[in-house]
Amino acid sequence: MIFIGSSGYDDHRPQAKVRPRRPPETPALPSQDLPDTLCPIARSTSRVGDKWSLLIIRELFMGVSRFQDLLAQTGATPQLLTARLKQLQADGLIERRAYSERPLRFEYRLTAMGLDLMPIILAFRAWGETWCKTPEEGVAVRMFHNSCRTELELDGRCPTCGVTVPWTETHGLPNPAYLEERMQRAAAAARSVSEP
Amino acid sequence: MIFIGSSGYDDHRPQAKVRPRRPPETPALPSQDLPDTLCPIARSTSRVGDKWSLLIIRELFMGVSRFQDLLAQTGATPQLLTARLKQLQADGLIERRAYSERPLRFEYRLTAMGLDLMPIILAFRAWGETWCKTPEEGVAVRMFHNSCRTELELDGRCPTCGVTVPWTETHGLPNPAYLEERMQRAAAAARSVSEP
DNA sequence: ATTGATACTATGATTTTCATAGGGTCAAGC
DNA sequence: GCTTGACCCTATGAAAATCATAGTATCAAT
Repeated sequence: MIFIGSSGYDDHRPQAKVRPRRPPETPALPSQDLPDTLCPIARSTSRVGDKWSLLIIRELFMGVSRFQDLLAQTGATPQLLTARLKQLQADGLIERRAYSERPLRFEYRLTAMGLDLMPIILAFRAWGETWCKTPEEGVAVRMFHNSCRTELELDGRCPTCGVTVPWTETHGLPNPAYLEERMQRAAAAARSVSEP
Repeated sequence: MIFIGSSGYDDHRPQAKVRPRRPPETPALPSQDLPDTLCPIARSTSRVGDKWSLLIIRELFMGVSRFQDLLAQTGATPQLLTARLKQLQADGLIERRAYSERPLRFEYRLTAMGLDLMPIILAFRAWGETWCKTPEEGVAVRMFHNSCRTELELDGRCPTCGVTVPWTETHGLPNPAYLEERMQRAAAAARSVSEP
């Protein structure tokens, strides 16, 4: 499992055995119209202002990019996940790529527009850690400044360097309990497929 | 109209003519359970991870605090607004206060927990301004560093001071077109009440 | 007695989401 | 070639949320 940070978006999983030769299938959905307002918050929340999209984006940032894995880790239903992925793709936030030609298999990855959602995810993280946690639960993913290895504050400040560190210069380390929770979810999903 | 920033949360509107003597009515809804995960993003989006809650919170930050005004500026239906306000109150994000006793009138204000949502709102703002705008539309609300009066970058950095400025040390100045749009919405809502 | 402002509630239609089940394709193993 | 399993979804009908529209209740001011 890969976690938040610039290096965290590299893919360590085995790549396609056969390299793609034709361009990936692109259903070309029309991008939904933006709301009729100049407010940037109304516009952005019309794109990603719902729980499922945000959870999907969280997973994509964590390096989870396949349909079954997104299902397991978000808890969404297949139709919901399909619909959201199509919409996110139509809006230009993610792209759907074949990572294998035979058999044909797809993965979803954040585009530049999607990667730029990281501050939103981090803002939700900071608020959730501050207001939705007991102290003994601990931080789900600890984040560190790449250059000095100091653990960052929830607002992204480095106590050593005294500056707000861009997320591309950070790396994350998951809490063992959180890692365990995620593995449980993956295992449960795998079980429910094999034994209905 | 008041805008984002520390001073922006002061209320310049005429205050209650009669000061409240009994404590405000508090319906005491049960706060919805948090999802069964350590993930702070899942927890926070279960509280405020929907378009309507985010738009309501945006308005509260802009100093809009009354039911009819929230209706007009968010475009929500009355039931939806009622439901969201009750939930936000039950979750401790806002409080419902009588600003007048006779007639009994209420307003909604952000608590400390709610005020701490500002980074989320600002992250949506930055993304929306970057990815959901044409250059000629311009920024809806320009933000400035209180101490040096410099206009801030979308990520909150002050070009003069070279630091990321906490939002409590900023003030906002709305784009005239955006101001006009908001006044239009308020006027349209007032019209639809008087002449059905 | 009427008008207007404020803060909602009611109702029935429409849309979205949910739980559960199933379908289609291909690789690998026997 | 037949089965098993992995992967990526699609189908269906029930339940819940949301929508547009209309209406209620209280009180002040006129």
